[in-house]
Amino acid sequence: MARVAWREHFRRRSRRLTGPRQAILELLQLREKPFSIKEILSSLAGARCDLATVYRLMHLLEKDGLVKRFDFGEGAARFQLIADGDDKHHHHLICTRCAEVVPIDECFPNDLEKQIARENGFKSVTHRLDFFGVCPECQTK
Amino acid sequence: MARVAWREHFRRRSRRLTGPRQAILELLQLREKPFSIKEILSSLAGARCDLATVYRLMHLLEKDGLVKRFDFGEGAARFQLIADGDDKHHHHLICTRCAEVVPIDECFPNDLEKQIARENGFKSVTHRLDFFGVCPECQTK
DNA sequence: CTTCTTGCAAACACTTTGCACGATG
DNA sequence: CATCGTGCAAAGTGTTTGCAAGAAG
Repeated sequence: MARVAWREHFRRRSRRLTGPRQAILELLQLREKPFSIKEILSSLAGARCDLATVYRLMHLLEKDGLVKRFDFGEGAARFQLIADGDDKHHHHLICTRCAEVVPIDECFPNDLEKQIARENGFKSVTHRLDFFGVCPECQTK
Repeated sequence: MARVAWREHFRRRSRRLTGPRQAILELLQLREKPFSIKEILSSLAGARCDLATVYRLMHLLEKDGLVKRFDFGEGAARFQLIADGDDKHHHHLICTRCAEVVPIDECFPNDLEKQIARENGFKSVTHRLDFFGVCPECQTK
């Protein structure tokens, strides 16, 4: 998501573009991997703001569809700016050492999912699929 | 896991078979779906025990391989007694209304997982795959 | 009688919320 | 200048831990 996109988005919804919000959004667009709240806070060197502000902004952005929430089972949520036009379903390969996240295009076969739903009488079936392993960099340490 | 199995297991490891432990284990073997700590506690009508005791027992059982921990993204863990000889990898179809859990044999294609690992230089790659939907019973409500 | 377990309460981590002050549009 | 956003502190979950009293083997 380009800078213009969220500026425009904020303007349209008459959300105020404050210091903390700009700093956080600019931080988020620096990197494609999902940030934890702690990471956001500690990367906000100059423009420090309150923990509650980050949580509140993440809720807002999630509601507005600008950010996607992840739960990799770390006990804390992660958030990632949704790239322009990237609203398609995909999965992640997560490094269990450094939490690096690689987007993965491969997906669980759709017809198999449909079959699973049918066989068990379930409706509106979706899935959650994540891969965990050790990234190249962490292998050398 | 039959009653005998965990009794035997406890004896072998010289773990004490106390009131709370028996009550919880008997509860766990009543139902195949994973219990949350709260569910365990509230189902222990007669033999009420402390929250900490349940947490401690779950840790112990998990370490001993008698119980499997699940995280369905509800913000609280769930635990299920591992059935006799059921230590094989499988997935779950979870009802988002009532948390019913159906074990699923279908799995993400192994060669595809290997390929994903290779292409990204990751080692020791595993995956987490869960399906979410509305079970037949909840559809009628 | 020794060691393991329990209950209780306090501590923890992550997240949410109430409120008055301050900033934005 | 009306409204929205922020910091601060307190409260809310789920989970863990220290400790002294109690129970199992």
